[in-house]
This record gives sequence, C-alpha cells and structure tokens, in this order.
Amino acid sequence: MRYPAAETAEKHTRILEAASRLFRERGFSDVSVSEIMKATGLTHGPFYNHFPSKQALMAEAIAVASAQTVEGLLRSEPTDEGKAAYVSDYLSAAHRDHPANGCLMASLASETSREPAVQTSFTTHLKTFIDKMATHFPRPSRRTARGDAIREIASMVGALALARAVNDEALSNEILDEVARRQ
Amino acid sequence: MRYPAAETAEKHTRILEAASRLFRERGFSDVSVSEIMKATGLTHGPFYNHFPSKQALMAEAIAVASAQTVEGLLRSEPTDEGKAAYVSDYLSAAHRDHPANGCLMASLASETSREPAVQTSFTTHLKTFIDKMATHFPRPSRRTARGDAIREIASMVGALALARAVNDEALSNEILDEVARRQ
DNA sequence: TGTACATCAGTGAACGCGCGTTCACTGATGTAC
DNA sequence: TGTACATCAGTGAACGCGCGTTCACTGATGTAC
Repeated sequence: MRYPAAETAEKHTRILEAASRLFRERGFSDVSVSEIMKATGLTHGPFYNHFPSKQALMAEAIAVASAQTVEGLLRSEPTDEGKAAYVSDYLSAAHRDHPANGCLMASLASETSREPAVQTSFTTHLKTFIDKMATHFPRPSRRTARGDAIREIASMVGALALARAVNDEALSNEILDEVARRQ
Repeated sequence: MRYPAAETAEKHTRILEAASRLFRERGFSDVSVSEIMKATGLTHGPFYNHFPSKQALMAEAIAVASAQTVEGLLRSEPTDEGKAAYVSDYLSAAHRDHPANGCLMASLASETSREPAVQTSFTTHLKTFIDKMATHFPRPSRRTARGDAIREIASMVGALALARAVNDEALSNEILDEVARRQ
C-alpha cells in the first residue's frame, strides 16, 4: 500500500540510525539486512526501496556515526579541561562497554581495510576528526598540533580496541588508564 | 585411505599456518574452513579430523601468530637502536600492506571483542607482548616501563589499523610517520 | 466536495549461494601371525 | 619374509541454515477531474 511521504523519509533515517548502531556494535558482516530492518520495525523487503545495496548502507551509516562523533567533540569545552574530559570519556569503561553509540574507528577500522566501498566514508571521517582534535582544543604549538592530534587519536583508538578484545577486566582497565594518564 | 602418521602431524601444522595468515589478512568471518583447507592442499572434509570447530582453529591460529610475533620482537637487539628499528618496522608501509604475516592485534582486535572463543588466546598474547616490550628493550625507569610499553603498543596498533583503513595514501603514510616519530 | 484511479512503500515468499558441519565410503599403511 | 586384515586420514556429496537480493502482489494515499 502507499504510505505518507513524511513517513518514508523518517523510515530512511531510522534504517540509517539502526544500521549505524548495529554495525558499531557487531561489525558489518555479522549484522544482516533483515536484522537492521527488524530493528526499524519493518520486514527486509523494502530495504531496497531505500538503499541500492548493503554496501551503500554501510558507507552512509559511517557518515551518520561520524556526524554524531564530531558533534560530540565540538560540544566539549575548547579548553585543556574540556580536552581532558573528552579523552577520559573516550577511554572510559562506559565507552568500552557500549560500542553502539561509540567511536566508529575503534569498532570498524579493521573491517574497513577489506571493504573498499566504505573506505572513502571512513577516510572523510578520520580527516575531519584529526582536524577537529587539532583545532578545537588549545595546543602548545600550532606547528605540531596536527601531529599531536594524530598521535592522540592512534593511542585512543588502539587502547579502546585492545581494551575491548581482552577478557581480563584488570588488564582492560589498566590499558585504558595508562593511555588516559598521558593523553 | 590411511596416511603415514608423520604426514598427519605436518598437515595439522599446515592448516594452522594457513589459517593464521588468512585470518590476519581477511578476518575470521570472511575466511571459510573450505578456503583454509584448500590453501593446505586438501578438501574441506578432513578439517574435523584435526579441529573440533572453526572457533577452536581461530584460538589456535592466534597462538601461532602470537608465537611468530613474540619471536620477532625477541630477535630485535635489546638496545635503544633495536627498539627504534622494531617500531619503525611495525609502522612501515610493508607491514601495513602485508597483514598476513603481521600483527594479529591490528588485524583481529575488533572481531575478537565479539568472539569469546578467542579472547583468552588474544589476552595471553597481549600479556606476553606487553611484558616483552617492557623488559626486552632498555627503559629509562623500571617503575614506568610497563605503562610506557602499554602506551606504545596502543599507539602502534591504533596507527596501523587506521593506516590500513583509509584509502588516501598520503594520510596513511602521515599516520605511520607521526606515530613512528615519537615512539 | 465526491469519485475514479494511478502511485509506490509496504509484504512476504522465493532465488541462488556459500557457509559450518556430517557422514558413508575408500584404500594405502601399519600390524598380527 | 609373506599374507590377511584392521585402521583411519582422506574424499566428496549432502545436511540445514541464513545470507543478500528479487519480485509479484497489496491497498491506503495523493491526484485528476
């Protein structure tokens, strides 16, 4: 049957948001199109009314997660304290234990290496994220700001991915704490 | 038909080595049991003569990759120069472009978060790796050696994962270079 | 304003495919005598 | 040393399953008159 145009646009958004969360939580290949549609409250058929393929959804879902992440960074106070709080939140047990709303890079970097269809979307996100990390917070030197931001991001992403992978809570906390201690 | 006992043991090793390479290259879920057996020169049937399940193989394959990695670290000279060379190799374009022989953590950390069957194997590897990084090379302070090693590992793993995910070669090289510059 | 009809996002069965795993069978090897 | 036979790692067809994707069909909405 035919549905109001407003609802259609809204469903498109809901598919993207469900996908963005599920992909971060369980990776691209472990989440099926059916599951995403079920999370949106629909059957799997109409997926192809909204997206040409699962890969296209993957790329768009990364863009949605990226917007959320960048927005979160820009909402932090542009002070040394604001940065410390941001890094501390990134390296928190809460972030580790709830990847669905979390950093897309820590969840999806490895899979993205093998999925050319999403690399452009991922690359755009990383470029924006580096730029915002380098410019939103105070930096001791403008010359080294970008390099410093890159090193911080690599540490944070690596620490979170490792902290999630181990099944030893003490070790997991130790990794987060050590990397948080010197941002 | 019946085969010489020596060949059987050798095939077991070959399955593990093929799996260890393929999993690092393409992840657990994108590599099938058939493909691993084909790489070993066999049909898929006898896989279950060697391993109880794919998950069991995943755990053992991590242990094989771990042994290779740790061996590589211990082969480095236990000097500041040896450490610089080790970090530089880790963050090289060669390592980025050939994950099959490379660091299992950079390839498999995210998937391991969702595969309880391999977490113990992964955790054992990370513990060993932290320990060797902290003790094999000279450290300015014994007190901070372990924390310093953890920070280095997080940076290296994060940098390599990000450098592999982006499809912009200049950015990819920049990430590796910036993190290598200050280990 | 009321009626007739085209639209199109939805439903849900079906497609071919490859997955992990099982199993009846094969036949050279290793063992017993 | 030679013969008879049990062993068991291999083969390859088959299993049920869930995947991404397609498609004939439905029927309330929006439009034309």
